[in-house]
Amino acid sequence: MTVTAPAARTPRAATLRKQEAILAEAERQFARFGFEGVSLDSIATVLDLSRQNLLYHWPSKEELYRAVLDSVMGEWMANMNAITEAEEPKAAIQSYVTAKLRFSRERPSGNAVFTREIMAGAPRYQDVLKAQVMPLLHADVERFEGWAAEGLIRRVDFTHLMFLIWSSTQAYADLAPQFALYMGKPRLEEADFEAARELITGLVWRSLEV
Amino acid sequence: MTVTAPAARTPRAATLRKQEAILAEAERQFARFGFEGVSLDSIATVLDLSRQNLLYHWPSKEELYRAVLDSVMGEWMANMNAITEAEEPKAAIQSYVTAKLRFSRERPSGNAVFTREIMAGAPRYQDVLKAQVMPLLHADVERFEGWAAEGLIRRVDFTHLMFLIWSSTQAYADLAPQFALYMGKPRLEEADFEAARELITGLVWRSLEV
DNA sequence: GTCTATAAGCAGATAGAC
DNA sequence: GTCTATCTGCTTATAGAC
Repeated sequence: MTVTAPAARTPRAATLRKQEAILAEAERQFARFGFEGVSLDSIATVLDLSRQNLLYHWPSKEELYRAVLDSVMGEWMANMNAITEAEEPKAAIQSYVTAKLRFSRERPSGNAVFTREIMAGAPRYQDVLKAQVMPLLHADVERFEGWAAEGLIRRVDFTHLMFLIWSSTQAYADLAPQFALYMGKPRLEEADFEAARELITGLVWRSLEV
Repeated sequence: MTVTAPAARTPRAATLRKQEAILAEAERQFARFGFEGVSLDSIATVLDLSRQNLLYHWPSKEELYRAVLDSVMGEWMANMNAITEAEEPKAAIQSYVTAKLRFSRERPSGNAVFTREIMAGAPRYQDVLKAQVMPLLHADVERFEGWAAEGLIRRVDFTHLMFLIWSSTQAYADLAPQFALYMGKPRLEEADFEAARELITGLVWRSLEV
């Protein structure tokens, strides 16, 4: 046993920071142009690196792409327990919509990478979606069904209701530039997200109120 | 003046059919992989053509792409007058949501090409969006404002309401494979679109009812 | 209108020096 | 860990024969 620096096993802080910088830039570019539309060179150039350097940290472009998706998925899942953990339906709607919109505001690129992957037919992430997101959706729908059985809310098609909440909130990440364009401003501001939050929660709750 | 066949000026029916076939396949592929993710070869191969043949009909890949967007935009605009033409708000909501969902069902690829272009920051179509879609949105919002002033509906933020209707209906084109996956079926069926129509119209109308 | 040939460049990935 | 060099293949586009 030697005491040589175990660089390969426990990367130094500088290496980790670098890998995070690469992941962040990759996320930004994959969000706009998709897997096929991004080259390793275009990512490396922005960070003043060579594309060979990127391939030192990840074995292939596809592995880097999956690492980006893993990173986004981790944060997303951590925020999506609002409904099953809520005590009553109104609070569930409010904190769920708020959490989704916050994610759209704080990590729009992460959201867009997912949307693009799904639009392509999820060729590189379908297994994870099926294993992790699907059970979450079903748990949320059952929670609503329970509340409806208790007479706390009207019964509607809760699966499609979840689809509406998903699509209307994530639009404030994916379609934000278009929304800003139509509102005549360079980008969406805090007040716009607040207006969206109020409209969506109000709309959904009104449809569930008995 | 000769009587020679003016092939270059008035293409024969066979040529038109061919160009339409190219546009249709291009739309399908641009929808899944975006502008950068599609090669002329991959389009030509499916149609048993050479990529040089594609470049005979359009001067460049970008011109072909814009031709696809123009084609989609034409059909989309023709369907989006439901609100300004309606006599009263409930009918406006119903026919608008129905038209949007019908478009998602009948031309999902066309919808997705647009979504991808917007997600990329609309680098090749922003001028058209600004000139054609923006006035339509403003006209719709003003129509709602008028009805609100007459006391026919509650006043909400109608711009964000339009964003919600757009995003929730177009999700049934762009995210259809994911929705189908979560519902455990190979693809969405007529009944799913009908359920979506009922949920969305019900939800929106309930939020506007006085 | 369709073909072959070819230009000119960029892609991801690997090998090996340091 | 980072560098140069290189392989292999694919990209858009053009030129010119038929």
